[in-house]
Parts: sequence; C-alpha cells; structure tokens
Amino acid sequence: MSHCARINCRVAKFNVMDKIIMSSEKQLSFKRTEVRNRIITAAGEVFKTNGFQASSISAIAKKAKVADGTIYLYFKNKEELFIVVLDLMMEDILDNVHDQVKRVDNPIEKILKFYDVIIEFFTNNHSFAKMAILEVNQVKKGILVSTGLPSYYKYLNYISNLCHQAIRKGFIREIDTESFSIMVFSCIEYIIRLWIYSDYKTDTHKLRKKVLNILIYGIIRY
Amino acid sequence: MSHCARINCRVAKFNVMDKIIMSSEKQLSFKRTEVRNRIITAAGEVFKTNGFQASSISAIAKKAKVADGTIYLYFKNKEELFIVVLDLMMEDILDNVHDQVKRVDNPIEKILKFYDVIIEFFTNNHSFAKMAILEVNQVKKGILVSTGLPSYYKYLNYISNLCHQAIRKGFIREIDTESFSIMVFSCIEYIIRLWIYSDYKTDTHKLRKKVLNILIYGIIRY
Amino acid sequence: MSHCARINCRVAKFNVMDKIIMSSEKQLSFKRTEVRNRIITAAGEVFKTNGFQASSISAIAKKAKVADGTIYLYFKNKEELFIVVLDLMMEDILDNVHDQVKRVDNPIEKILKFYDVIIEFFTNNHSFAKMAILEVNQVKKGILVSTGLPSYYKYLNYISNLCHQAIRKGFIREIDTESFSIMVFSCIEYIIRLWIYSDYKTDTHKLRKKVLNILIYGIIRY
Amino acid sequence: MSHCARINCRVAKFNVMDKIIMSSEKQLSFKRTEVRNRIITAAGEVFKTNGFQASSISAIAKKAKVADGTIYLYFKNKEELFIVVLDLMMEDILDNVHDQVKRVDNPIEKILKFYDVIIEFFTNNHSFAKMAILEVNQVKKGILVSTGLPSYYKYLNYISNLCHQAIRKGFIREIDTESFSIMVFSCIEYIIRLWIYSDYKTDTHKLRKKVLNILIYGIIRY
DNA sequence: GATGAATGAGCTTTCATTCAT
DNA sequence: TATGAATGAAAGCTCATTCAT
Repeated sequence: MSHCARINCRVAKFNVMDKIIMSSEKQLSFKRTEVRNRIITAAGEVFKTNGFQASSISAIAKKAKVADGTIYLYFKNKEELFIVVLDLMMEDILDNVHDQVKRVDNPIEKILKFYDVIIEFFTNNHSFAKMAILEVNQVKKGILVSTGLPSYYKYLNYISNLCHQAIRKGFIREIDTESFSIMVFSCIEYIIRLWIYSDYKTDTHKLRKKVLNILIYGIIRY
Repeated sequence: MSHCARINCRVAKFNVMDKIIMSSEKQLSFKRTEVRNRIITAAGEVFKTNGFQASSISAIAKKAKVADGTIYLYFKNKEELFIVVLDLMMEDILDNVHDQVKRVDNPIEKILKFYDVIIEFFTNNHSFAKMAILEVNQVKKGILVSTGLPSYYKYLNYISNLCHQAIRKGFIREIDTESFSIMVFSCIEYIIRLWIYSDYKTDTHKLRKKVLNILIYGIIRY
Repeated sequence: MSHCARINCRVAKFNVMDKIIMSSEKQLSFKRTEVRNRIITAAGEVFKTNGFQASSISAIAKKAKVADGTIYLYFKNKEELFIVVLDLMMEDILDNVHDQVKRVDNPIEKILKFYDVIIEFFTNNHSFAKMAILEVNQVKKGILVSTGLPSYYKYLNYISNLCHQAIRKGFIREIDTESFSIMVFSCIEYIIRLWIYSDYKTDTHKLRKKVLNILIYGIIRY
Repeated sequence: MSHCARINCRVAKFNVMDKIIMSSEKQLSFKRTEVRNRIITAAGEVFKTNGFQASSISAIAKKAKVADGTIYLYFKNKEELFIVVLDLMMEDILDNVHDQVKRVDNPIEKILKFYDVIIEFFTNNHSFAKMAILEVNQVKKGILVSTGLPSYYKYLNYISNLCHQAIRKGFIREIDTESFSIMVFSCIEYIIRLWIYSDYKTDTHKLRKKVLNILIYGIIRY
C-alpha cells in the first residue's frame, strides 16, 4: 500500500550497510526497531481490516510473529498502538499529498489540489478511511488523543501555510488561516463520513465540488 | 430540560379526552404508547448520564419500570433505542431553535441565528453534546448507514430553506443549498467536537465567529 | 461425602409433596433454589479438587450445567461463592460433630470428644482440610471475610457452651471461655496445618494428645 | 528497621579487611555475596510493602540494581526468595527477642517475656506481620512442605529450651516441651491473625492475657 | 556471570439478547 | 403482552521465567 510507504520504508531502510556500521549496542536497538516495525505493520493491516474494536491483540501478535506480551513491551496498550499506527499512516499520506501539491504553482490551485487529493485518497482506501474517520472514535480515551495526533497538527499547519502563501501573494483575503484549515478539515471529514455511511455508494464528486466552491468563494479577494 | 419537551409532551398529550375516545383496542395502543414513552424517557436520561456504551439495558428497564425483555418488544435492540431517543431529542432542539430563528427577519440574520443558537445549545448541554457528536459513532454503522437520523435531514432542510429564502430575496448568491447546509452542519459539529476534546475547556466563541465569517463570505452576493 | 449432607439434602428435600403444594410463585423460587444448589455442589467439588485459585468459574459452571454468567446471578463473584460453599460445609461438619458430642455426658469428655472428632474429620478429608485451612487464605479479601464466616462463630460458640456447662457443673475453673475457644481452634488448625505441610505424612495422634493434655490441664479445677 | 539489622549487617560486614584477604576466587564469591545481599535487602522492602503476590521480580530487581534474570542465578524462583527473606527476618527477630528474654531470671517469667515481646513486635510491625502470618500461605505449599522455614524450628527450640529450664528448676510440670512450643506458636499466630483480620483495629491485650493465663495454668506445677 | 527482551498461558466478569412461562 | 432468569461469547494484560547474547 503506497500510503504505508513510510512504515515499510522504515523497516526496509536498515540495509546491509547499516548492519555493518552498527555497533553491538546499535544492533540491539536495531532488533528492537525491527520488532516494533513488524508490530506496527501487522497492527496497521489488522486494524484496517477489522476496525479498532474487533481487532484483537492476539491477532496482531500472531501476524507480527511475536508473543502477545511482547506488544506491551513496545506499546502501553491497544489504544496507544492504534494511535501510533494511525498517526504514522496519516503522516505518510501527508507526504504523498505534498508531493502532488508542490507540483502546482498557483497558491489557490495548491489548496484545491490538497483538497482533491486527500478526498481522492480516502475514497480509494475504504478501510483506511473508515479507520481514520470512524474507528478513531471508538478509542475510549479518544477524547484526549484524537486531536492529540501529532499528524493532525501537521495537516492544519500545512493548510495554514498554503493560505499564508496565498495571502502574501494577494490571491485571497486576510482570513484567519487556522479557522479556515479547520473548516477544510471538517468538510473533508464530513464528506468522507457521508460516503462511508452510504456504504461507499454515493458519488462524492459533485458534493465535494460544490463545497469547495463555497469554501474558496469565502476566502478569495475580489 | 426544556429541549426534551417533545418527549415528555408525547407522554403528556394523551389526556383525558383521548382516553375516553379510545376503544378497547385503542386503549391497548395507549398502554403501548405509554410504556414506549416511559422507556424513551428513561433511556434518554441514562444515555445522557453514562453515554451509549456504559448504559445498560437493565438500568434503562429499571428506570422505566419494565422488565429487560419488554424493551425488546418496542425496540429492535439497544442501538435502535439510542437512535430513536437521540432523534427525538434532536427534533426537540430544532423546534426550540426554530422558535428563536423565526423572530429574526433578515434571511442572512436567520442563518447566523441558527448557527449561534445551535452551538450555544450544545455548549450549554455537555452530556447531550457528547451523546450526539461522539457517542453516535459508537453505534454500529449499519444502523446509521441505511437510515440515518431522520432529524438529520430536517436540519439540512431547515438550513436549505433559510438559504432558499435568502437567495429568493437576493441576499446571497445562487449556491447549492444542500452543500451549504452540509458545510454548516460539519463546521458546527467540528467546533463542538474540538470543544469536547478539550474537555469543555476551550472557548468556542472566537473560532465560531471566524468560521462563520468565511462561511457567510462564501455565499453572500456582492 | 457425608459432610456435604446438608447441601445435598437441600437439593433433595424438595420432594413430590412440596411440588404439589407450591404455587407458581413458589415454583420459581424452587427453580432458583435448585440451580443455586447445583452451583454450590459443583463448586464444592471443584474447589476441593483444585483449590481456590486453580478453580475456574467455567469449570464450576460446566459441572453445575449452567452458563458461566448464571453463577453471577447467584453470587457476587468467585470469592463469595467460595466463602458460601466453605461456610455450608463447615456448618455440616459442626452438625456432624454435635451428633457425636451429645452422646457423651461428662462435660470435659464433651470437649475432648469435640477436639478429637474435628481433627479426625479433617485428617479423613485431605482436600477439604486443605480448602478450609490453607485455600481460605488465598481469597484476596479473605482478610475481611475469613473471620466473617458465620460458621466460624458457631464453632467458637459451641466450644464456649461446652465450657460454660463444665464450669457450671464445677468441672473446670472459671476461665474466659471465648479465649479458650480460640485456643482450641488455633491449636486444631495448627495441628492440621503441620500435617498438611508434611504432605499428610506425619501422624497427628501423639501431637494432638499432648496438646490436648496441656489445654485441659490449663482449665481443670484441682 | 532494627529487626532487619542482620540482613543489612550481612551486607555491611564485608569490610575493607575482607577485600584485602580475598583471593581472586574469593573476590568472585564476595561479589556474589554482595549481590545476593542487595537482592535480599531489596526483596525484603518490596515484599513488606506490597505483599508476596503484588511484588514483582522486576520491582525487586530494579531496587537491587540487577537485571531480572540475575535474581534467578541466586534463587530458584520468587517463592524461594520470599522464604529466604522471611526466614532471615524471622531470625533477626528471634535475636532481638532473645536479648530481652535473657535479662529475665525466673524461667516462667522468661516464657511470659517471650510471648509478650513477640506479640508486641508483630503489632508494632503491621506489614511484616501480614507477610509472616498471611502472605506466607500464598507461597505454593510445596516449598514449605519439604523444608519449612528453618527459623521456625529455631523458635520452637527456643521455647522448648525455656521449658526445659523451667522443668529442671521445678517451676513447671514435665510436659512435652515440643507440643507446648507449638501451642504457644499457634496461639501467638492466631492472635495476630485475628488482629490483622480486624484491620489492625482490635486491641490484642486482653485476649493475649487470657490466653497466656490458660497456657501457663496448663503447665505449672502445683 | 549478567543481562533484559521475549515469552505465552491464563481467566473473571459483563451484558445484550432470548425464550419459556 | 410482559416477564426476568438464563445465556455464553469474548479478550485485554500481567509477570514469572527463560535463554540468546
């Protein structure tokens, strides 16, 4: 899965070179990193398939080829594991999105691109969308973690930055960029949620276009 | 709670007159309605206090003074009960909101009023907000997928209507009113969610103002 | 097992006559009593065989032919179940002991008889002895319940009564009967414990005789 | 705690002199002894604070500044460690008690003194009492069965010796001293146990006096 | 000898839902 | 219709012990 590139990458990036260079102390750390990655990768797959509640630690452990207890040497509990996994995935997605956004020059076009690519990604990844939009609410202490996802702030910042650029270059009026970021975020999430609720049947294209229209209309300079 | 007036009202509105008119068959139906209302009222209180997961059918049955099994004669399961209760509450709120919106004349002011009153209501009702914004996601999606909250559509329609009026009277441009309704809804929900996530500590006033600014700016006619 | 007579008896004592007399209401109560007894009997066997810790609720439920959860309709938790079972058994033993003690006339002989019969019983019932003397300490909240076994006080009272009789009839001096009861109890328990610790190998006869000698010597009137 | 003097002492008594004298082979042995003592001291504190069950090997290892696995180089398992620790503590207490008993001349007074000082000690050391009287029963019996606490025999011997002296000097009749020792032991233990069960609330003074009265009455010569 | 990461067995309790009465 | 006793599935997490390094 492309959006997991970072995770897999982290596993993969320990190449032969690394092994040679590593001191005995580093090797230990390598082993730990390797196990941790196995767990994260396995958890990602299991969570995506079954959702948070229905995923059992045993299943994850089995897939990661470690003992159940081992998971608790790396993560405080199931919830923390979920959050870490989700956060890493979200970061990967942002990296991906950025790759596409940076190819566009016009500041407003960048925002449009961001908006489109994200929604596109979610609609292309059923199970991940469900995990990131719905399952996250099943994490009991979610109340405190959900907005605590480090990646969440990266997203907001990213949009904010796009806005600042657009403002500086005179493309949009001097809005509160943070509020606008939140609006974009909430609209994207809501569109995806409606789509999930419809059992992935509705076509999001029209809705997303119309919403975007109002969003942009609300910030451009005349 | 005044916003629950409808629920209680439904219990109350079977007055003496009704009783006289009722045939023996109707009386049965009356009994059923009365029991159903007892269950709904009890469930409302229990759900608000403990949230969806932590509320047990036993507790609701006890409070409604019926047997556990009886609840299943009126509702398919715990989830359906929750949805029904939530839906009735949401309807009541809309009635309330409408009472305040209709006192305003200017079509745009009406939208502003709607937006403000709803947010105000949620921030004044911690436990209800949590139930309607967060708990609702703990209900197995299936139920929401197929039906959705009926009241949800009433809300969307309500905003749509306000928009249509505003369009007709030339106050705002010809936007897609449904999309705008969804946007308003998603933004309100998101603002409340952030507030809940912050443990009811952040002040929503600034954020809600800035978001509203962009929303309105996105639809007005220059 | 004879010492379980009461338990089985309670199951058995609902004979045909009872059934006829029972109103529908009583039948319910009968059903409940019957189930409760099945659980108690099953638990008694399982606890005796495996001890408290190693006995699982599932095993007891299976043997009692009820669902796991059913046990919790009758007992708060595993510990309460253990205590109830142990207490009933202890009562049965006391009944048995009494049957033998009452055949003796001399007040001091009664005390000797009591002492002997109890130790005899324990040494004839390995597994029960272990349960009553050792396992009881594995009940976590044992600290509060252990002396709270209703049967415990019956034992103390029983010995006290024997003493009072002996005092009244001038056979022993005016000692504090409660203290003496506790001493008898503690000595019996300790002798049994030593015997259990020795893996049931040592012969308790000599020790019990010598201890009894000092106990009696300490209370008789010269 | 003064009664742990022996344990600490064993750590401390390897002074500079020892180090000089030790051959390389002895130094190894010294190192082992030192580590063993660190473990014992740490375990003593942890066990006293948390009880047997709730004390984890990790916690002990951490406090002793060794690795978890290291503990298993010195002790077969957690239970053996507990027994060793408890045994050493019990020995220390006996040393202490002896210091006070030897100041008394009259053989019977010695026995009284022993009885009083031990109970006094336990009631002044909540956590130790719990450990020695209750926790010890949570250790799988196997360990106690075969060996028993070595210090246990020292206690019995000690009382036996006091008795022998008293018999020789004609203060008490010719009882079986071992049985009497066991009785004293069992009564002390029981009194303390009742006190622990009462959550350290009951006053043991009256009970202990009355029990002692019967004990002594049972052995004195008229 | 020392380390400490890894193991993996083990089990109570809750509660939505059913169904005999 | 109403009852409420009975069902039984379901799974997180700990921690004593081992063993490769």
